[in-house]
Amino acid sequence: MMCTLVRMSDLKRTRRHDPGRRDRLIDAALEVIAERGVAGTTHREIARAADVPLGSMTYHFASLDEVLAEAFTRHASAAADVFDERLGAATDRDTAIEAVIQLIRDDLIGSPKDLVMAVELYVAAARNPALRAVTQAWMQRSRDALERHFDPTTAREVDALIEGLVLHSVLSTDPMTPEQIRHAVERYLR
Amino acid sequence: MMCTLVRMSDLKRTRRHDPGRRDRLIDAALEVIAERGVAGTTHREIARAADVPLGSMTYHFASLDEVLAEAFTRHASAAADVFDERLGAATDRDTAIEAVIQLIRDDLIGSPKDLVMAVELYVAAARNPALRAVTQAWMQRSRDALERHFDPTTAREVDALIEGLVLHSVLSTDPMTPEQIRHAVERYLR
Amino acid sequence: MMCTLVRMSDLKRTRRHDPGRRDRLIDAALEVIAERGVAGTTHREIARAADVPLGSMTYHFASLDEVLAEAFTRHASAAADVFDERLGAATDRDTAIEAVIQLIRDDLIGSPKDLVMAVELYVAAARNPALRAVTQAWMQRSRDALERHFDPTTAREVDALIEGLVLHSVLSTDPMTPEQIRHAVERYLR
Amino acid sequence: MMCTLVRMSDLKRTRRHDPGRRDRLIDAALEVIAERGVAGTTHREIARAADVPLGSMTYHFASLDEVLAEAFTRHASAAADVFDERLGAATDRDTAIEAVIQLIRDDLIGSPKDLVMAVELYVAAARNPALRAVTQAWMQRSRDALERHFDPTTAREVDALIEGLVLHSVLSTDPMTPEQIRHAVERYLR
DNA sequence: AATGAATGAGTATTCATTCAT
DNA sequence: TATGAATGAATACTCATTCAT
Repeated sequence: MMCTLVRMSDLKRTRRHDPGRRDRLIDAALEVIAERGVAGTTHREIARAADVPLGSMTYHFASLDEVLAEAFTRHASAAADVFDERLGAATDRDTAIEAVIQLIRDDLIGSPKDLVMAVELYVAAARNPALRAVTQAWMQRSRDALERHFDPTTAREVDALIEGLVLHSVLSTDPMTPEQIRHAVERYLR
Repeated sequence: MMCTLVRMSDLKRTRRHDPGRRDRLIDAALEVIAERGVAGTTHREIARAADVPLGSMTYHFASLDEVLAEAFTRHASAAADVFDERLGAATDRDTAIEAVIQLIRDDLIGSPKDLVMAVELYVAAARNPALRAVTQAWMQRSRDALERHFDPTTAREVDALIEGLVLHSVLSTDPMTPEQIRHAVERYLR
Repeated sequence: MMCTLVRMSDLKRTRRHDPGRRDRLIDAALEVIAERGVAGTTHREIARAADVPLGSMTYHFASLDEVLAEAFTRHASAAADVFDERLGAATDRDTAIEAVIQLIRDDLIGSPKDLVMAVELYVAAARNPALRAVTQAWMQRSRDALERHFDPTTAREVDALIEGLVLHSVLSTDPMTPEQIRHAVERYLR
Repeated sequence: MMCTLVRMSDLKRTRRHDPGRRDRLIDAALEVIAERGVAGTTHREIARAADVPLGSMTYHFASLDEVLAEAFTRHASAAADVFDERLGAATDRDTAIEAVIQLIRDDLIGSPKDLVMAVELYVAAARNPALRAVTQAWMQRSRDALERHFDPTTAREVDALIEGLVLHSVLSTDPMTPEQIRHAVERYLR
């Protein structure tokens, strides 16, 4: 008698006390944006992804726009970190060029989810000033990273080239080969 | 006796027989997309923009997706026409380079509405196969236009460069100057 | 075979085509306001009272405020009609006094629902300018009706007296008797 | 070593031990009711007005209705006190009449916020028996105050007249002048 | 004793689409 | 052929109240 084999915490209705939930919700929002786009990102969808009751969303965020802003900020920051790392590891112009090529091929084209996020952000930013700031900061950080190894003019031009190459590669049914990527970058930087 | 002197056609809502209405609806859809984004494009909004009853929308189009597809197709086609014209007017490599510069500076950066439409299309295409075809065709036409003057590899690379330059220019609060655009293009093509 | 005994129109899901529905919705709104107060008047409640789907509400009215405004306008107009009739039927000062007494006793105190509506309107008008106009018009009409038989100063004072008598009578657990009403009015008007 | 130089009480949210908080909450509720109406009076709004955490509301009151009841009780009591004072200061019928006039002109019409509170209470009382008692007590006290100088019948009638005059004056865009108020009261009481 | 977090029921409103006329 | 009316599912957001800490 007594001794239930099911612990309360395994039952449906015991979820109270969940520190870090706000954080998890932001991650869930990123998942949903990537999967369904900003247009398909709703309170409900995010709550479902995080396995959290709907009311929790509006408790933690004043509006859906706030969720989007936080999510994109986090994404942009993570993306910029990768940029920083790759270029921070380079020691001279030659290794920097290799870093750019690797960045495009492995990190950017390799994860089309990231491109989707970028384009979603651009569209959202077109109508939401708060997101414009996120875009700006992101662009600034990648340019700064490039300026460690290239002069400002070159940095800016390469930054644009990278964006164009990734965009066309991911959108195309016939994406550029690694060699083509290398060719494009070297033509510009050597 | 008692024949009415007012003909029905003088009364409020008489627009029957309106050939070209479908056409006007597509144009109205383009306006709405540019102004409010795909996410804000609804039957109601388009009908209002075209000053047409709501029921007319679903009479002329099977679904909202059909409207979007037609609208984007029309937009892409018009954009590609500009590309064709500029490059078709060039007679040699030098004038072609000038055409590319002019295209970026005047036609693309000059009308940020077009960039908005392009990004809206990319996002929409990410979740709608029908729109992917539109994107493909558009990219193909611009590449073809470039191949009139440059080898395929160069054409492809320049196409991407153009996209990146325009995107970064329009999104930035500190857009590239005409000289910077010229510098970037010439560095690549000369 | 054939010959169903149940006509389609008796089944749940055949409600299409219901001219005058907007009208019925306004009446339903009045019922709900009387029964549950403005605070308890929701789209859902009105739709339920009119046995109409929820979506129908926002099809016919741009907002809940619009519904309230239309409902109160209708109510005020009907109430003013009664006022007009009673006083219109009076032929001299004496019969006018009788009309006022009858009005208070039978029409106003007799239907406490009307007092509720009036107070609800006052409260709602305190925060909704559109409703303030309704209140004004209502007060004006009753004063006009009184001025048929009394000078403007008297009309205004009696109008206020009526309001006070009705209010206190209805709110009190020990309402005024018909004789007390007569006494109060005659003291003032004779 | 390492003793903190910052005392807890200097940090962000330290309000523990706050006797009289319940009291301040009731006052805050009155402010909110006056400003946003009963319909706009929520736990959150009151807590914000009193600069107190949300949880504190349900700690001190079992329900929102309890808050409303306490708030209206306090308001009615204060309003009745004014009534008492004015009429208590009168020494004979003549000064009592002056007191009534002054009451209407200065205390009641002068602060439309009080009328708003009264009407809010009437509406709330219509659906909440607990509040009905508050209304009753308030009406009784004002009638008692009048009975110090006038016979019961007159007291009751004047009480109603006062209510009607104030109501119409405050609601009207063309409020009664001090002379009109005097005229109405004297006509009745002299 | 006091409170921040949590939640589920409810709110107004939007909208693609269907349908009767 | 054309359209106004109709509708149900979905959306963002609010809030009284409960509860773990």
